[in-house]
Amino acid sequence: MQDGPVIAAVAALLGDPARANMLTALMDGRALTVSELGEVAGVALPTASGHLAKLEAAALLTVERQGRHRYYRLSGPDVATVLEGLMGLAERTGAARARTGPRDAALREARVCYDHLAGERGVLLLRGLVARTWIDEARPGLTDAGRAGLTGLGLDTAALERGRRPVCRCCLDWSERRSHLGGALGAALLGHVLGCGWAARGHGRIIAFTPDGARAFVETFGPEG
Amino acid sequence: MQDGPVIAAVAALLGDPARANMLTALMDGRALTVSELGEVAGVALPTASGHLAKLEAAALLTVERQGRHRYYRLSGPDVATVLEGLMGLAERTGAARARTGPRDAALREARVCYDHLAGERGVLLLRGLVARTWIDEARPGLTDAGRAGLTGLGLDTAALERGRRPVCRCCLDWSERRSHLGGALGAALLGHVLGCGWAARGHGRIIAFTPDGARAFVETFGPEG
DNA sequence: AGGATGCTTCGGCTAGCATCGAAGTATGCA
DNA sequence: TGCATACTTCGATGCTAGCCGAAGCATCCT
Repeated sequence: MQDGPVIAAVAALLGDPARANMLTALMDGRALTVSELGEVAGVALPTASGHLAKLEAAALLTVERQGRHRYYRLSGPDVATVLEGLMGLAERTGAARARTGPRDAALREARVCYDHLAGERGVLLLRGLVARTWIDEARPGLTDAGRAGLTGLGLDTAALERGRRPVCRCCLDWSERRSHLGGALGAALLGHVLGCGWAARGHGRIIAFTPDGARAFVETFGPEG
Repeated sequence: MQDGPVIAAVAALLGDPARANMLTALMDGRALTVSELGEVAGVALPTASGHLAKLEAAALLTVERQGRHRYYRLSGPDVATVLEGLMGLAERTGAARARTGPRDAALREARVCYDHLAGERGVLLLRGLVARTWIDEARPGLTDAGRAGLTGLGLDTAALERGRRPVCRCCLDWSERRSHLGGALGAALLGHVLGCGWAARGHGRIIAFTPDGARAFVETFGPEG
């Protein structure tokens, strides 16, 4: 017949309120877990899991496994475009908006992710190293400038690059919804931060920076100078 | 909550195969009747009627009543845009295409619509008069050039413009899916065509042009010269 | 190793909706 | 006026799919 049924299959996926809630929650490009998406959609976890599996099978979402979490994000900007178009069509009848709530502030600021720094500081770290061209985000690895800078801080870059473990690994951050620095370098730099006394491990996964430590951290690794 | 449900309502409308077939059939901007849309969707007439009522209520379609027909068309280009976007997303899985079949050739070429010319010739007539600036399509009515030209053909334009009936009326053509010329002028010109012997009424609504008549018709009213 | 967390799979329940036949309304044709 | 066509409304049917609880797997933490 026509191509009606093929677009109907996609549209039907967007036509369920729970799935639509999930997709709109992902429209800012962040990645969310199954539980979180289930919450924003107002459905139980098994239901959310089923919905997300369908959306992934239709290539509307991509998934990144991260430990026991599964982070879903929109598979591309064209998905968001269609969603915006639908919102435009829907405005011919009515619309509404709202925002979500707060979370644990300390965890969001800095915490440990496996063995490296996560949260606001972790994201800042990755951005800073990229801005200083110490590492290359596109093809992850140290640059010459990076080797020099890190050696100046007392790190053994040769040992880092000899190991089996990837030096740089971008790791999705659950609070910032951006990548932070993982891999061997991430672990080494967390050790550096703790070793310099800039921060200490707090309750649970929390990393508590001292005021001086935060200042030094930004000066050393932050995007600015 | 979020605006998920509002987009879900629209998407759910596009998510039914029958409705999606109808919408894709309308994507070229033509207008189709309930019966025809039911046929392309593969559903019975009551089903089609219900679907179209929903699509109209959601402002995705607009309807034009014309006698006992109801012509549905997309309510705007943004609807087509979203549909195309959905087709794009659907291509990540698979797609298909096809075209519809033929119809009665004579009826499509020329027929009477109420009291004026319809079909291929009728559409050509409207386009020709507009191209010759005899009439103004935007604000329907005769121009000075039109009065002169029509008077030269022996028509009483003053009488036309005195009557209660609108002189120019754009009438949707079911075979060409474009407007043809209706109104008092349309009726008068059909009379002219028949009076000149360019064509004669055939079986049913058919208007049968003679070869010479067709040539004269195009020379007199066609877009060229 | 044991317990906790995150997620998936399975089974059964339920609601919503697409579908069509039959009857009713409106319009056009003779 | 009577018949045919185009469409709508009504009522009944049947199927699909969303939904959750319970159980099972995987991963992380201690």
